Amino acid sequence: MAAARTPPIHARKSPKQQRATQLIEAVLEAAVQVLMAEGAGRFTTARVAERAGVSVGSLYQYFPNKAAILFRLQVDEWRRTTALLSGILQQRDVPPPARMRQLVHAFVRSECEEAAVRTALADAAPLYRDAPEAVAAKGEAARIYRTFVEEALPDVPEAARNCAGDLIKMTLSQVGASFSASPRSEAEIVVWSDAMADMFLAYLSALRGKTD
Amino acid sequence: MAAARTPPIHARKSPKQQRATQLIEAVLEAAVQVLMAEGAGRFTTARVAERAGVSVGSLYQYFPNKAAILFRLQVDEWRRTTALLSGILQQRDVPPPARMRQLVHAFVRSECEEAAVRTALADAAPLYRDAPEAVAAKGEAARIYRTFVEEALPDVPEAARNCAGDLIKMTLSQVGASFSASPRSEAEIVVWSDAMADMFLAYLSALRGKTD
DNA sequence: CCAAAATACGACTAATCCGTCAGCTTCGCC
DNA sequence: GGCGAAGCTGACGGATTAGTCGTATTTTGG
Repeated sequence: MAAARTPPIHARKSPKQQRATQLIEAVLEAAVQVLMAEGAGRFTTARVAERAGVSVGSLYQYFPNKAAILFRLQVDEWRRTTALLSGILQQRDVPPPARMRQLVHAFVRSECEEAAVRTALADAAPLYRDAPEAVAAKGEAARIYRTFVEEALPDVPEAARNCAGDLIKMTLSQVGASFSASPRSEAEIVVWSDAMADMFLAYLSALRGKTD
Repeated sequence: MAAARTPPIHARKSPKQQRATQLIEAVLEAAVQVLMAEGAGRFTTARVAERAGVSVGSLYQYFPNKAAILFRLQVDEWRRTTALLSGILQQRDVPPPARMRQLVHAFVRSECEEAAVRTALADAAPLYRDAPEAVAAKGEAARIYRTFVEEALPDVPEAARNCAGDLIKMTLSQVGASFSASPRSEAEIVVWSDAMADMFLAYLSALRGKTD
């Protein structure tokens, strides 16, 4: 039987000593810096190692390959975003329109940070698309938006609600991601986020009309 | 004075004979095939040349570098899309909601074809972002959506209208582009396109209310 | 039919990059 | 102090790629 040719995704070795843990932290931080300073196309293990003040060999002791570094960054970002959005969603005392606005702002901001990673990871995407972390993250995100829509439109059939939630999620995700491609000012982000929130709210209002 | 270090964008040599013209056509067609079959990460001049039944040397006689091939593909796609959308926009006899739906469908379909090129070109993007063809294409697209909004909301102030038009353009552009990342069925594209059209129409209706 | 221009070819260079490995250093513990 | 385990190093192999250039071939105009 031929051995599986699938490149490993997870760490090949777990750190036992503190310096190893610090090394991993340094690598992850350096990876972010390289992505922002040099761009996805110049993201190389050598550059990351140099910026982290570490040798490539050390890097490869804890990450099986280059893509694994990027995937780790993405998973971390997913977790942060999910926690952030969950928090906003649970503020029941804030009226839905305001919460929608907060949700959009938070998401756009998160996506701005994540977009570079996503681009760099694009080639390896098929490998990571089905990783448990990816599936979990996508599920969580979908759940958050569907929950929001459910609260706003309790009388609308579930299928229609879910479709609306997914559309909002996808729109936010894609538009947000594009914001980091060409850098935007803080003011611009606010304007766009508000416009998007208005659009979503108008869409939900329209859906509320027909309870078919 | 140091010579400009900017890599050239346009053809270094124009074809004088028919066989040269055919070669260029073959290269462009092969480029599309390579992008679709192998993905952006494996788009190389050697592969394109091989698929075109041509040598790399010949390829480089008419394209100054790899990115120029991609840029040419993108410009061609922009032109086709603009023509398509202009045609839909001018069908004054079709009521706005139906036209909106057609517009969205056409755009999503176009973006699906373009997304691979855009990804492959991502690294060279800064070089091509300000090329006259790119500026013209962006301007045309913005004009089309703003025109549509103008017809739908003649009484709304221009600034608000333009903002809405730009939001619709950006949403379409980004969501459409993402559709090619993970392949979608024809039915799925229709469902999403309709949902987006509904969302845009709801947004425009909501804007019609306030004529501030 | 021939010479010059245009075109086509593909081996080759220089650069880049991922990932490995044999040897050296540091740490934890007795 | 010393010994084994964990950690670290960086030169190097193997592979890929963008783009060049000297040479061969085809077309064109006269």
